[in-house]
Amino acid sequence: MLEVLRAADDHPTAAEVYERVRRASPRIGSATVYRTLALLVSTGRALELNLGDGAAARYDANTRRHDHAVCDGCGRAVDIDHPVPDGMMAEIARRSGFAITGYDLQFRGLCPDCQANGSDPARTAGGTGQQ
Amino acid sequence: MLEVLRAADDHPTAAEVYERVRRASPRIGSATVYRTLALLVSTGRALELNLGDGAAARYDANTRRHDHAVCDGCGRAVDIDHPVPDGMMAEIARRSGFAITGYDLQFRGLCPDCQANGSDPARTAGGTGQQ
DNA sequence: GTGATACTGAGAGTCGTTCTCAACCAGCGG
DNA sequence: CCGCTGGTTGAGAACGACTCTCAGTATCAC
Repeated sequence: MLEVLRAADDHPTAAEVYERVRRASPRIGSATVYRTLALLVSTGRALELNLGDGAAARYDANTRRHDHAVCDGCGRAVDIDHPVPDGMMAEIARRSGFAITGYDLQFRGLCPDCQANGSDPARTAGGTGQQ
Repeated sequence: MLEVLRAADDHPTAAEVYERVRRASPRIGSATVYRTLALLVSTGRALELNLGDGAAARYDANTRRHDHAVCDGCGRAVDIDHPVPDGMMAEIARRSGFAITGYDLQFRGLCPDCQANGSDPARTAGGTGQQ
């Protein structure tokens, strides 16, 4: 299962992980996939992503701290490795009074492919908003 | 409905909005609430928030660009008004090739209340991870 | 009043996820 | 080899959030 996740260069949803794992062991059930995914996440060997489009959670075997850019056209998510400056975190902690332990950051826009193929976001026109 | 949202200083879920609206007009149905919420979001008079905890979407009548800090203890979300520097956006756009139109940023940690009341995250221990 | 149109509420349906429970399996003592 | 125990599994039911469908109702022009 972790192998399936490691082999995936995209960010598969639980359903996609289920489908891929089923190719290797067809008798597996979805409950086991969700259980194992939860286990991997809780032991820190995978990351659960909520890419803010209200859709299913995605999973990522890249456990280093990183963010994502999500394409409004095709829904693809690519990794972004560019941390928020510490100074900004400290400033926000100071202003809000929160003890900040982490953050989730997703950029949205159009991936190079969708920019090339004319810019009509065919998929989930609208998206989550919050912009 | 927009009044209910404007009166809310928290960030209510659709179910909470439904409940509050129902106090004013008890015969309203949930479909109408979801429809109206979607309308408000699509006309830019409200913001839909996915706070990444896998739970229901939240709504916010504050339509200015802003981010949120979510408490791992009580689930409360407070507004943060501290934009990501333009330089960082440009750098990420350049590196990823994306035409970036916006971003969603949520900080997580413990709010001042939960820091005071001992720091056992009673609620959704675990959270979304991605950190 | 009549018909066209738009909106509404109730409830069914869908989707992603979690729960429940019987079946199964490995390990162990006899 | 047999039965027991405790953990894991898969199937399917259950759940919560959300969307769809459809009949009923309101609104309007005529």
